[in-house]
Amino acid sequence: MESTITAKPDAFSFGKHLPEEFFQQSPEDLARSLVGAILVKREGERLLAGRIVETEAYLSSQDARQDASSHAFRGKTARNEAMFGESGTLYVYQIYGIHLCANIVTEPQGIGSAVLLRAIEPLVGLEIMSERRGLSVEKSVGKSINLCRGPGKLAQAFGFTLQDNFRSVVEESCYCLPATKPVKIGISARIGITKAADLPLRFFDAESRFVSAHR
DNA sequence: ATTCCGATTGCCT
DNA sequence: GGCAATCGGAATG
Repeated sequence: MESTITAKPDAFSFGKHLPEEFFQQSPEDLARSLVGAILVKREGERLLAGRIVETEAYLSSQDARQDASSHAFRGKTARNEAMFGESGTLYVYQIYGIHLCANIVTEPQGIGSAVLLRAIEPLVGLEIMSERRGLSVEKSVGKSINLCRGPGKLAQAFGFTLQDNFRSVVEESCYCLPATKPVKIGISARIGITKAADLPLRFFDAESRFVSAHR
């Protein structure tokens, strides 16, 4: 008789993942096309997955729109170096000395642009996410809404750390899968910034209740 | 060397 | 809706 130990193939398998070329788009194109995509993270036997519902584009210093809120605006520094890596590189940084923000680098190497992951609809690994978010089981019941709604929450729930800076989102332990259905995209100004605050570089699933804010 | 301040979150009134 | 937490990168002197 068959052992139940055999792992079943799951719907989130590595193989149909988005290739590195996919991430070479312009930051706003990538930000838009990542909405609806599935982020998958594998930590040994643990599987985390969620549907990206909100992103923001941060432009390179070469862009005529002068995105002063982009960390790359004044060129390469120690902090933002990962932004100048090849497309699909993870750029993780600490904000307010407390939280982390996870970005995916866009465009070819050396350009310096990225897409911030702002909100995700949790699909797999909600228990792990709840633990990491400091939510008791009771508190998290029916409240998956609070797990990944916001860049800091998302990074915490998915277990991103500064160790993940410079890592890739095109590898077996961390990758994206294409959207499984069409998405109605909403666009707005980015949230929480003071410079270049008028640029319409925030993209979100207009029909999702898992976005961090509306407008 | 010193100051300023943020791509946020959660708790308080 | 207001505001503290908390720290290092980046700007300023």
